[in-house]
Amino acid sequence: MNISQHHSKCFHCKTRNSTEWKDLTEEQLENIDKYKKVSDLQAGEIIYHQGDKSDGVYCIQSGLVGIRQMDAEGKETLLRLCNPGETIGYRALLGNGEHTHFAEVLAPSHLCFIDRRVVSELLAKNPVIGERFLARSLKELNEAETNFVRSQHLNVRTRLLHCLMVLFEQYGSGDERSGYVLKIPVSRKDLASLIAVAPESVSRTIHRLEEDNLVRFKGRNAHFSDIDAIFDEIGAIH
Amino acid sequence: MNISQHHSKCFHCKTRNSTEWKDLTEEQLENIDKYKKVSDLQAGEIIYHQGDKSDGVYCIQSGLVGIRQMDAEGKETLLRLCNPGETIGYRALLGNGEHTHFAEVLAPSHLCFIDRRVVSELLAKNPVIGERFLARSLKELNEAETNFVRSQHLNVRTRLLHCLMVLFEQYGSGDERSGYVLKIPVSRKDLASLIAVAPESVSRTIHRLEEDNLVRFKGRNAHFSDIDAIFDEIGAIH
DNA sequence: TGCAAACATTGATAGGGGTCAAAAACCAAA
DNA sequence: TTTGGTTTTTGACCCCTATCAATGTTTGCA
Repeated sequence: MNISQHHSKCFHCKTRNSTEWKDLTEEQLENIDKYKKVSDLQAGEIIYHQGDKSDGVYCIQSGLVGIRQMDAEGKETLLRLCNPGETIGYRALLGNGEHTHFAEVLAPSHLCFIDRRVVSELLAKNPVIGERFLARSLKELNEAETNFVRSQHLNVRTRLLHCLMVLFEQYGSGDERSGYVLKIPVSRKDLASLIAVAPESVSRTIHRLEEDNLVRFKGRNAHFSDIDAIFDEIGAIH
Repeated sequence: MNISQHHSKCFHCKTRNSTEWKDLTEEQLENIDKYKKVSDLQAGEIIYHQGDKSDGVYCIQSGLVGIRQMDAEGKETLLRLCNPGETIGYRALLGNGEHTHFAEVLAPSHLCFIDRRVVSELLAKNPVIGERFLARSLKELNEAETNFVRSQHLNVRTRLLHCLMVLFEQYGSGDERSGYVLKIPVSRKDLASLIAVAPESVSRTIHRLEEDNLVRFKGRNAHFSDIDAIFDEIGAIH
């Protein structure tokens, strides 16, 4: 983990208005600047480990981070992807203190670490910060439960399509004319882990989706030939 | 839903010290008393529906409540059981306003409804209440995710044993001498729904657990003949 | 007490998806 | 371009669990 020397100001951060910190005063932001540690991580590096005690939070300036959880048998599940603007590690800090999952860099990322003491101070001064994290937690809870319920009743094909559409919202591009394209941000193995199935099942399902002319895959690129048919199949409205 | 006439005071509520409201002053408790609506519900009654707008929270004074979620296809999953002392419906109230699941009474229950305006007022006056609900939300999030990860990698037998042990913590009784006994608080169908499998699979698994002399079932009663062997099998420490 | 309806168990069957192993494709570095 | 390692795909196999159907059992109510 390289600690970057240059101190880019939070005030000028691209993600500034979409984070839990957007209500901070300029003065409070400068206080973060003063103590934060900027780091520059490569894919594969671990930001914090499951079971570690929390000593602060990490704000993602750029890049991509995966949140994974390991069960008693040592098997891992990729629970979610975190994008620029998101603050991670807040749950352990505001909760019981121990990380219940671990965070791994999936694409080269710039992170800002904010010490627990700075966070506490801000929480005390600015109650709206706590509210923001409460809202965030409630949103994640809804997503986790909906995801759980879905994974019970839907087969691999539907879950994969659903997952691709969710990824498309975040990482997709194109329009009706030029066609809809998604650069899948993760490996096949992680794509499988996201929907909690074996990688081989994802491969086979992809094969069938191509046969059905629903999606055309080329490595990590997915081209949706008939996106309406997809939304139709997963029972969602485009 | 019968609105009970008698006004039992929150101050004397048995669950008072184990709730998110335990930090309220006597005066604030009286304010709740003044506006709360006590109700007396039978098994099967719905407290709030999925999709409804939230207009307050419900504090469980006695009884048992199940939180269920329905997916797009109309299939239901029982996400959790709620016991006396728990406040339900807080997520919609503090979040986006709509219930993402529904609450059903599973055993005759006394509930206290607290209007959203009263809650808002208390939250404003007493910031620790917000913190309590944040902590609650984070705890539920951990449980939901752990449950999700577990359901991926474990078979029905292990999940059922695990579920029984979790229920035992809450509803079990007995000791090493007299034997460990659990009065399962829900139907077979709901037990199946809790671990997200078909009811028939639960029946068959129960049959095998009896063959293996691990558990002896009699209706909703479960007698754990060899609880150490159970903990051993699910890989937990007693 | 007896009947009907709900609940639970058992049986037979089939298919989805996991697992293991091998082949193929991809990638990065020399 | 070659080489070696990793990722992905394909194939073969079969187990676990869902489903459907039938039988048993409990519950609640008249």
